Amino acid sequence: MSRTGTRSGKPTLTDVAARAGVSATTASYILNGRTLEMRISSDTEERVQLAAQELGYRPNRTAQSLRTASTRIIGVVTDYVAGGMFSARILAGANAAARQQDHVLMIGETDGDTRTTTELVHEFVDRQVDGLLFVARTTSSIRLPQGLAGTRVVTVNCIDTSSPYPSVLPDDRGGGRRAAEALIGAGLTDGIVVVGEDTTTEALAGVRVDGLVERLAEDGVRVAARLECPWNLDDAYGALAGWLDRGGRPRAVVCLNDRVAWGVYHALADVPLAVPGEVSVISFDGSELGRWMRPTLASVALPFFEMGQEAVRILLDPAEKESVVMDMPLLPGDSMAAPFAAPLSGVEREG
Amino acid sequence: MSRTGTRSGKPTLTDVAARAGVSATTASYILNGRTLEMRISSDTEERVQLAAQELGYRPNRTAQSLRTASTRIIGVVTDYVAGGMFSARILAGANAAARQQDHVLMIGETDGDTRTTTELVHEFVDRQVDGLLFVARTTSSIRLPQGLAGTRVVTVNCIDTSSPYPSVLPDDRGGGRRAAEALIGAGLTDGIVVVGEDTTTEALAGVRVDGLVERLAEDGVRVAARLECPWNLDDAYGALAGWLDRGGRPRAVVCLNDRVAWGVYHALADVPLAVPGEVSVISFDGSELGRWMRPTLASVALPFFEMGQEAVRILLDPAEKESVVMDMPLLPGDSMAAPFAAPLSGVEREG
DNA sequence: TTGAAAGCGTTACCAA
DNA sequence: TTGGTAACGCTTTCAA
Repeated sequence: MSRTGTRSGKPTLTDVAARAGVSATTASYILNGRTLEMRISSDTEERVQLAAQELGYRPNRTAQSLRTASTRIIGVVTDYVAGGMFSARILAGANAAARQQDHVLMIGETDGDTRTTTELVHEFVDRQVDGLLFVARTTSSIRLPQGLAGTRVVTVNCIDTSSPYPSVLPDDRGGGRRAAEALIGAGLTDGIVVVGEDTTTEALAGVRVDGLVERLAEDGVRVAARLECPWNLDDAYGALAGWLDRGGRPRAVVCLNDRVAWGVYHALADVPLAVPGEVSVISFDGSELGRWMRPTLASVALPFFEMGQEAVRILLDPAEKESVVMDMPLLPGDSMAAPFAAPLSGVEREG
Repeated sequence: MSRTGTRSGKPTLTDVAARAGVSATTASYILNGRTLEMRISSDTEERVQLAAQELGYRPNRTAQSLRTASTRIIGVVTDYVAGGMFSARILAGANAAARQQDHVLMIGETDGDTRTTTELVHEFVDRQVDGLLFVARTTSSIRLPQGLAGTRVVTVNCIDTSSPYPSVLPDDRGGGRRAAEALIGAGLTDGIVVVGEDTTTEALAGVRVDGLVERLAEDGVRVAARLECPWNLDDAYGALAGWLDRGGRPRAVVCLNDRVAWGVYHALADVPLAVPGEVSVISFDGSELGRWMRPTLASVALPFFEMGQEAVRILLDPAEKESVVMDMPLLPGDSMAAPFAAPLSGVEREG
């Protein structure tokens, strides 16, 4: 009679139709909930639904994709999946948003290699993804490969200025301003030291300093010292330790990222200078590292999860064409205190 | 004449065939490199290859999938993508292995929710994935959902003992033995303190202690003290600080994971006891956290990347049916030193 | 209110 | 050596 199952043994739409005694067409309309536009009798509707249930029918999405030319897959090309947790958070956000719109994520890692990137793009395009996300671990400039024509693209935490695609970036300048406001709010208006170089490999994040200085200036506050060094633990430790050795004494240290802050903690502990009793510390990134530090680190956070979400929203909305910068919220921590709250001032120490 | 392009505007196999003046069949065989089994004249072969090149032809993988009932997609169901970096490393390993065999990863996050898990499994099965990886952030027991019949499955860093699927787990017992060997090798055979409870939520990792004790015993070495506490920073800090307060003095501290080690560092620093001068510290996990500690942490590492790789290898090899436990290598760090190398002994201190 | 048939782009059987 | 034709499972136009 009705041919049951196929190669895979799974019931097909035809099977359902046969069992319900209707055509595949009818079954298709009903199972897609398009029953209104077709004026299906509630009787057959029920029969079909029942048959589908009894058979445990599930549509074959590959077949659907072939027919409709839409896979409901978003390809994610990322430089380092495992890279310092950051890409993973973007991924999580993107995934959450994708699931909400009945899409699924397909991922590929490039290790920063151009050739691999191109291959991956081909791979994804061949697989008819509905859109492509380019995700970078570090806020940066990139160069998108060829072969993207006809594909929707959003770049996340990175930007190709020579391409017309929307990007989702953190508002690092605004983040700098936010740090400044935190300092001012706590009454920390002198002895402010900034650790970390301005022009860094983390290219786009450099503007943090601009935002900071700009906002401080609006309240007539100036930075007491700038210690230029690469954005990592050991260099930051060296930079601050050296400055302290030379007799420098900060009231607040602004660290350009959390790794720098960790180095700063070590240098302060050597003196020792108590955090936050004698010195307040504020940083950028809002990474897990800061949660491990004691006292926990106040840090202006990169909203990676939200960036992932937003990127998918933009990608799936045909009307969206504009890039977006995302607010960097202050992640509170115990490393900041108002000066008058300082419990341990006046310990022995000199230059 | 020859109809060019289709809905999507991309050249199809038919286009290539037309341009080369052959049938789609012939073109298909040639472009799949199956030229030998078909005895194709090198002349037409060239023509087809050329046509494909000129048109920039790329096969439509959706169509291929529908026809061949193989998507070359591996579905990855993970509890927390962003979870502590661990799942991300497994993902990276799985991705590397998948790419090598011309497969691609499709991911989904469950947030530990059973219902979401079931939905995701359906989603992936509907999409005809060639296999499914279940990945847990924490080595643990799980319960696989229904609906997996006919799908290849491998569980990574977790296991469903009531299912017949292969699993890939870290060899925690062997890891415990490795830690013991490191201690013995460094001559640290007394004053050994273990921090972290045995029966933990990290269920399967509990055997670390068994392996440690067992291997120490083989050399006649015994653990001096066991400090039971949850596997996290603050509890570990509290446990060791309390013990030190009561006059305890360790020669070596074994931490059941790196978060515990972080707490242990803090407690030792309070006394202070120098690491590794006065006290050596060894841990488990090999996480990024340990790379941030100063001195860097010696830790028996969970081989997550390799586990991901191995899982994919097993998944794609129809002959493989056996579970696997993966060696936990010692990640060296500056937190261990042989006793005679201790530079700073004899500082003032008492109980 | 329903169904036949064409078609998505490929692969593969069988005949020529 | 090659090509016609059916089939994979579904959606959609058009006619009934």
